[in-house]
Amino acid sequence: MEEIKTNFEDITSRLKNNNIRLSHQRLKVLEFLHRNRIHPTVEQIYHGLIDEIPTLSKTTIYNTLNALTEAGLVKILNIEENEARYDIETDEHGHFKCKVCGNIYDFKVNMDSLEIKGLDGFKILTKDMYFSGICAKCVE
Amino acid sequence: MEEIKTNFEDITSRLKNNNIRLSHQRLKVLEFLHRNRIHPTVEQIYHGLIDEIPTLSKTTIYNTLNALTEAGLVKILNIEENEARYDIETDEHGHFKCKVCGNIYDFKVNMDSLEIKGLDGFKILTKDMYFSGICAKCVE
DNA sequence: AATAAAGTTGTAATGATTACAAGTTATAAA
DNA sequence: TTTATAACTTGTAATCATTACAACTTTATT
Ligand SMILES: [Mn+2]
Ligand SMILES: [Mn+2]
Ligand SMILES: [Zn+2]
Ligand SMILES: [Zn+2]
Repeated sequence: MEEIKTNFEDITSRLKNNNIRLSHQRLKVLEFLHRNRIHPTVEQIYHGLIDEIPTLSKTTIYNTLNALTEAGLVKILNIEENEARYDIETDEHGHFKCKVCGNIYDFKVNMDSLEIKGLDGFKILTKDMYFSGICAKCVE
Repeated sequence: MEEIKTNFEDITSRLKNNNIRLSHQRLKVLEFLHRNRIHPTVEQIYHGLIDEIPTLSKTTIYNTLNALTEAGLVKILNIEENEARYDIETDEHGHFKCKVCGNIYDFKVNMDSLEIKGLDGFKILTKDMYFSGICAKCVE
């Protein structure tokens, strides 16, 4: 809640630039993403909010997430084969999926440190890094 | 064709280890992947082979690709949101998707050069790197 | 040749996402 | 404050990649 208030002007101004209104449903989706740093699926967001907003539709969640993504407030993760996940943290970082517990972890990465060859003349706009394996808890 | 013959013993032995027979259809799928280094979709493989094998079924292509993936001969790319792509090159390398022409390019990457923080105690098994932007041809 | 295991194929089912249309809400002008 | 308009929400239907399944065919082994 604090964080949302802190960045509130930032969020609203960015939304206004894209002609996007901060509706009740959208605010709740944003809040959910802020409070649940688990890179949730649409299904998880839906079940997390349906008690608070009994009329909520999954279509609204999809619309919201697409709008927020276009506004640059949310990032879509395609780390799963069949289902998208959503990240409120838009700063550059990597993702690790544990094959055992299924959790998706963030990790810090210095992209500039990466030695690559074969992209001379290419204009790189996005960099996504998906690791998988076994997390520290599940390794034990 | 040369490459397939060159690695033939390697392929067959790896398949035998997994109790996978190298059927006519599977050989053709492998050949297609060797000759068309475009990280094709199932749809592209299907259309590329249907004239040669008029009875070919998409289910067979899915089965084949899943079997080859389990045997370690093929890698699945989840660089697209909605459709999987398949790569005959299993050595570690990165992928770049051009937003203009849609082509997917390989690039060399030294994963060991990457500075990461936050995965202490994690057992990393796979590393995927997906870039997007505009390729050199489309930049002009 | 007989048997069993593996492979192929067509069809149906699954499931995430999008399309669409009707009704609702918020914004801004009058 | 009313009014007009654009944006938003919602339920339902459509789309489309992938998988499940069952019948049939091929291959390997005895
Ligand atoms: Mn993240
Ligand atoms: Mn590749
Ligand atoms: Zn784990
Ligand atoms: Zn291009």
